[in-house]
Amino acid sequence: MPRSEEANRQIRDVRRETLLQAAVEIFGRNGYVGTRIDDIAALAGISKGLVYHYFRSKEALFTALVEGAANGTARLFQGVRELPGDVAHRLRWLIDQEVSGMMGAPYRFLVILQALITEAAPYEARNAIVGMLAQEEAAIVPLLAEGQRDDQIVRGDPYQLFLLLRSCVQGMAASMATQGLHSGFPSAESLWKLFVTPEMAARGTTR
Amino acid sequence: MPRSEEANRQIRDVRRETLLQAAVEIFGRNGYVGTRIDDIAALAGISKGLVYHYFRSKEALFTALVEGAANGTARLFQGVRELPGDVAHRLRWLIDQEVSGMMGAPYRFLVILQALITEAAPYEARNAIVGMLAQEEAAIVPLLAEGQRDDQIVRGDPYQLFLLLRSCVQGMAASMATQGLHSGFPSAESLWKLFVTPEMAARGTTR
Amino acid sequence: MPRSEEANRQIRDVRRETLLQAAVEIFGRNGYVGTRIDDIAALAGISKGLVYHYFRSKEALFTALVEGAANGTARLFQGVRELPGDVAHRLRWLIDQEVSGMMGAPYRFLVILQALITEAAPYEARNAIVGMLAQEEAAIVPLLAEGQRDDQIVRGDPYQLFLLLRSCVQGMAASMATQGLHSGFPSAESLWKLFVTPEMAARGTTR
Amino acid sequence: MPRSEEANRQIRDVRRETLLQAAVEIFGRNGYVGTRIDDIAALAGISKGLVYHYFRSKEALFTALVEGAANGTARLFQGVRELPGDVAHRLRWLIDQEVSGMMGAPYRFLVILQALITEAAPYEARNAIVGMLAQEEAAIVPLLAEGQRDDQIVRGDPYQLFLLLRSCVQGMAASMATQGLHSGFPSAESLWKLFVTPEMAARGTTR
DNA sequence: TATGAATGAGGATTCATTCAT
DNA sequence: AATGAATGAATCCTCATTCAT
Repeated sequence: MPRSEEANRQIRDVRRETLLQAAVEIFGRNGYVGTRIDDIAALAGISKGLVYHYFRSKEALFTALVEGAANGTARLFQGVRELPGDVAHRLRWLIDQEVSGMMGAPYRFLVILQALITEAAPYEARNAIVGMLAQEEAAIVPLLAEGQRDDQIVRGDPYQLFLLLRSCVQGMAASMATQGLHSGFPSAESLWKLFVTPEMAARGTTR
Repeated sequence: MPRSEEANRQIRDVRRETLLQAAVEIFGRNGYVGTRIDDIAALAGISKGLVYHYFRSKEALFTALVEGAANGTARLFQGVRELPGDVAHRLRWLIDQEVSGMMGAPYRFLVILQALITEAAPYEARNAIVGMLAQEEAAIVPLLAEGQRDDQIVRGDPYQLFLLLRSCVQGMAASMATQGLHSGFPSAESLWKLFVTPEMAARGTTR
Repeated sequence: MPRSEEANRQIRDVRRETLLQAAVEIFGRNGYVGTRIDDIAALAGISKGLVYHYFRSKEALFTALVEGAANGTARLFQGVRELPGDVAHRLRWLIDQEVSGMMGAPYRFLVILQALITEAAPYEARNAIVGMLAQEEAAIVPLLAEGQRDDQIVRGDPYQLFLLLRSCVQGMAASMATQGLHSGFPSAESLWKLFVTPEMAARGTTR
Repeated sequence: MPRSEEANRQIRDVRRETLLQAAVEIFGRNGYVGTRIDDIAALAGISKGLVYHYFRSKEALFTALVEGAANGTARLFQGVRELPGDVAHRLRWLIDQEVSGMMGAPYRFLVILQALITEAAPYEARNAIVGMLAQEEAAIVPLLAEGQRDDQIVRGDPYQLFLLLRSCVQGMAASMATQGLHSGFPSAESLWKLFVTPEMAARGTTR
């Protein structure tokens, strides 16, 4: 009966997704150690025991979550490499993606931050983040350097600029997750303007 | 014959300080929930039981820690208000203080971030941070606005700029605590340059 | 496939009852503070952790226990109000019930005594006892007064007589739980005879 | 320097007595396990460490306390044996002594009850109580039997009467310690009247 | 596949007791 | 003799994980 099996897999996939959704929020709010499997199950609307049908352990669930988030973010860095156009445009696209990403799924960023910050989090999860950060560096540092050659990006050591950019993004995600999104929240544009030369900034909102 | 009152106070003060030192590091690395009192005691070189002579509970210890850190940071914002000189100078002073602060005591910033991010952290501690952040806002937003009137600070909504600045600082602290201080770490100057006009930046390193 | 809702309720009810049974005995023997949850669990044949599925805390378990015992006893006082017949008969019924109660479940009385005597016991538990004692007073004092008008009860201040009666019952319960039930243990009749007039006593054992 | 030694012993004795006074109250209120050495020390106005100069351990302190109380009470039973006069008089004296004793030092009785009831209390202490109770029995049962021969004591099995009498006294002590001494508290006379024949009771207050 | 009862290792906290001064 | 800092064993409670149904 292939149909029933197919249907089962469907259910499985949906459940798994629901579970991950619930997990991001709870892990994001309470951190790895502070999160109880019960709470995730409750938010996902399933029983505690069922969680273990989908993930071997709390650690595995968290790791899967973080790896997913890391991969999703890493895709952006791949994207910015392949994007046509000048540096200012491409940087703008990246920042737009990141800011709209954190607005749509603030807890995803928070989980990444949690995994990064807390040594109590599973090693594999932290590792995934570190890998993603390496990809970020590999994509952004050259981009900034290229932009400086074209006078599109402000002067300064490109690696330092990269760290400042990343710090801003992480900090914004923390703010958003903590205080929520409110009127004065920095726009992607205002962040972008910090890193481009006045001429570029004057060109106005690109998109 | 009992120890003199003075001797006891000495012991208590030293121990308490040692304990707090140990606690910042452990809490900073592992988060509130992920920290075991035993680990703090071990790092402080005392027995687990003795911790409770000095702090009523894990929660009280964490809160005392965070309140201390918050007060310490808040003092900077008071300082920047009272500082003479133009806005660019005063902003530079603040950033210098913050960056050297995070280099000297990276875990202090990490603990603040932990308290801010994790709902599992004690309410009082999170509250202390929120209060400190409010003071920060009250000090920085007007400062930036004033600087814009003098063309010392880049254009844009001052509140948004403030959030970007704070985000950078928090993100830098997270980076430092996570990856440690390394050669390419952004200098205070490079952060400062993002927020001042090219003319100010060209004036060079102030200090 | 999960256990049926009904089956689960069954399990829960049985376990809860077993747990309470074990708890009366251990709390009765060792007092509130002197009791270890482990011991109750062991006597109930379950794991320590499971106790907390059924009661939020040691305090809650003790309180539930005491409230149950208090309610059970209070029902007697309601019963004696509604009982038909003359005062001597009704008093005899009450004493019979109390004595047979303490013979059937000596630890129940002991727990009540423990809760009453020890300030270290939970406030709520002590409160339940106090309420029960108030009901006792409201039922017994008028009964004795009425009996005195009919020359069925010995002379003297009815409130004092009531306290003496209660003291006897409590003391007997303590004796029984402590030294166990032995041949010379006072019968309900002998207690009753102390409080009725010689004429009533001569009428012999009523029941 | 014999004077100084003498003075020291004086201090020692006074302290020891103060400590015992404090201990009765705290142990009486909170039971053996529920009592903290700190609390006793605080009430006695000395440091926790000093307690151990006077008593080897919590157990030793409690045991000394209980033995003292048991001996004090046992002396009454010796006294009632040696007392001249008829049974009704002698019983009245005993009850007077016990009631005034519990009014003067309610916690002493409570401690005895605690030691008797709680298996968590030290074996030696419980043993002292058991010995005292045996002395009580040896003194009172024959007394009651003799009184019955003279028609001074109500009929019934003397051992049962003895247990009832003891229960009353214990119960009264519990009431007093719990609810305090109040207007309606049973007098020694009203307790006594329960056990003597109407003729004796009519003879009025003997004292 | 789904449930929740059950287990037990782990961590916070208390407190009797020791000991340097 | 007197103090209170210090220790660690003991106990409450939580929660990841297992498993019978």
